[in-house]
Amino acid sequence: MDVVNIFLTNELGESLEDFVHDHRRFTFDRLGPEGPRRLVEGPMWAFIDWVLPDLAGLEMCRRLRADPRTADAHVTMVLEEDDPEDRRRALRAGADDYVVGPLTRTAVLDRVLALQSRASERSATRRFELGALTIDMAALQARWDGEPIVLRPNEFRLLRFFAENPNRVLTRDDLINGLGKREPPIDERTVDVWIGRLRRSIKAAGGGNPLRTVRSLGYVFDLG
Amino acid sequence: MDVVNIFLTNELGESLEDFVHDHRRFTFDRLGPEGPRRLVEGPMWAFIDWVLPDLAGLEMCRRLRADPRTADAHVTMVLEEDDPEDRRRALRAGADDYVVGPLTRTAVLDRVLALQSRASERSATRRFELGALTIDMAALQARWDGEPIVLRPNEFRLLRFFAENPNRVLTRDDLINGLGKREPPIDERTVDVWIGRLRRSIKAAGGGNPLRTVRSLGYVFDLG
DNA sequence: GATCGATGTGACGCGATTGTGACGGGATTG
DNA sequence: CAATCCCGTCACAATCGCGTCACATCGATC
Repeated sequence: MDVVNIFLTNELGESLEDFVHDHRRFTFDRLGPEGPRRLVEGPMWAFIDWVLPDLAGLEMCRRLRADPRTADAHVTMVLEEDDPEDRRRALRAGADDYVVGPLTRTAVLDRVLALQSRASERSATRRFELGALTIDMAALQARWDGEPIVLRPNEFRLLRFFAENPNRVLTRDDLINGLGKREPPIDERTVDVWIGRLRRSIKAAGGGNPLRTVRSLGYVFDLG
Repeated sequence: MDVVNIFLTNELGESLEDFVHDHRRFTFDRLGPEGPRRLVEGPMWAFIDWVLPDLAGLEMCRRLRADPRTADAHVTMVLEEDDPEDRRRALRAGADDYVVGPLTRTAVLDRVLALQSRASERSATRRFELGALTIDMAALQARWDGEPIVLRPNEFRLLRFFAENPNRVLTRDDLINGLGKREPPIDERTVDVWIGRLRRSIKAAGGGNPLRTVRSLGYVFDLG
C-alpha cells in the first residue's frame, strides 16, 4: 500500500498515528525546524503555516528544500488571510501552492487527494535516464543498456536514491535516512553490504560500476 | 450492422426505439439500479447523472463495473456544473469521462460518435499484441506464439487487465478493483492464487512467464 | 613495506512474503 | 438433477530479503 507523508507545522501534525483512507496510508507528522520526525518512503506533502512562533514559514520552506530527503516535498503554504503580497512571496520562496487557513484534518486530506490525482496525471510514468542506466518507476524496473537489472526491493530503493542525487557524496547516514530506515536503528556498516549487493546485481546484468567509494565519507553515483 | 448500446439514467433513455445514424444502429436504454433493461451485443456507452434521486451516480457507476455484462462500458459522468472536485471523484470512481450537462439526445449521439472514432483509432479493445502474446478480445482467446491458451473466465479478465497496464506495478488491490470485484470484499491473498492459476495456464500452452512478482507490492506484466 | 583503520564480501538465520495443493460451496451445463 | 466447472479460502511449504557478523582485502601514511 502506498504511504503518503503529510507534514504540518501546527498541532494537526501532532498525532503520529497512521490514517487509512481510500486504500492509501497517510502519516501525519509535526514539522519542526529540524525537519520531520519520521519519514516513510513515499510522496511528501508539507503544509507550512505562514506565521510561526519561532521560525518564519519562509525559512521553514527553505530548510525543507535544502534537505535532500525532503527536497521533493510538495509545499503548501497556509496563509491566515488572503493577502496577495503574501501569496506572491510564498510562491517565490519555493512553495508549490498556497491555501487560506485555518485547516482541518479532512481539509488537508481532501487537498492532498486532489493534488495527488493531478500529479499522477502529469507524471504517470516517472523515468530516470542516467547514461546507460534507466529507471522505470512505474514498472519498478531498472535497466543497463536496455538489459533488465534484477534488483531486490532495498536495492531498487538504494539505486533510486542514488539516481536522485547523482554526483554527490552520500554518507551512510544519508543513505539510511534516504531509504527511510531510521527505525529501528541500523548499523552503518550494513550500508556497505547494501552497496556490495547493488553493485553485484548491476554487474550481473552486464552493467558497469557507477558507485564510487569515497573513503571515510560515503559513496557517489558518478554520472558523466 | 454494428449495434451501439447507449444507457442513460434520465428520461432521455426512456424510448427503447432504435435509432439509425451514419450506418450504425443505436439503442437508447434507461439505466436503473438493476442495470440496463436490455443489452444487445456491441459497444456500450453509459451516461450517468451525477445527481440521481434514488442512487448516487457514484454507486451506479460501481454497479455497472461490477456486472460482468456491463463492466466494459464506457462511462461518462454527467455533472450539473463544472466542479473540479466532482470531476475528480467521478473519474476516481471509475468513470472514463465526464461532461457538463444537461444533455440533449443529439448531444449524446455526437459525443458517442466522437468518442467512438477516437476509440477505434486507438483500436484499444479489439486485439492486443504484446510480444509473444496476442489477445483477441472479440473471440475471447489468448495465444502464445500462435498457440491457444486455455483460460478460465477470471484468468482471461486478469490477463486482459495486465495487458491493458503493461510495465506497471499493479497492487493486489488494483487487480481486485480492475476485475470489478470490490463486492463482496475479497481477501488480497486470493490474488496470489489468481496469478498462480494464470501462470500455470500460460505455461500449459508452452508460454513463458510474463508476470513478475514485485515483493510486498504486487505484480507487473513485463513487456520489452 | 609495515601498520592500522576503512571497506568488501561470503555465510548465516530469522521473519516476512509468496506459491500452491486441497477443499467445498455455488454456478453452469447437458 | 447429476455431473462438471469455477473460484474463493485456507493451511502449509517454499522462497526470499536483509541485517549482522567474521574475516579478507585495501589503501593511506610514515
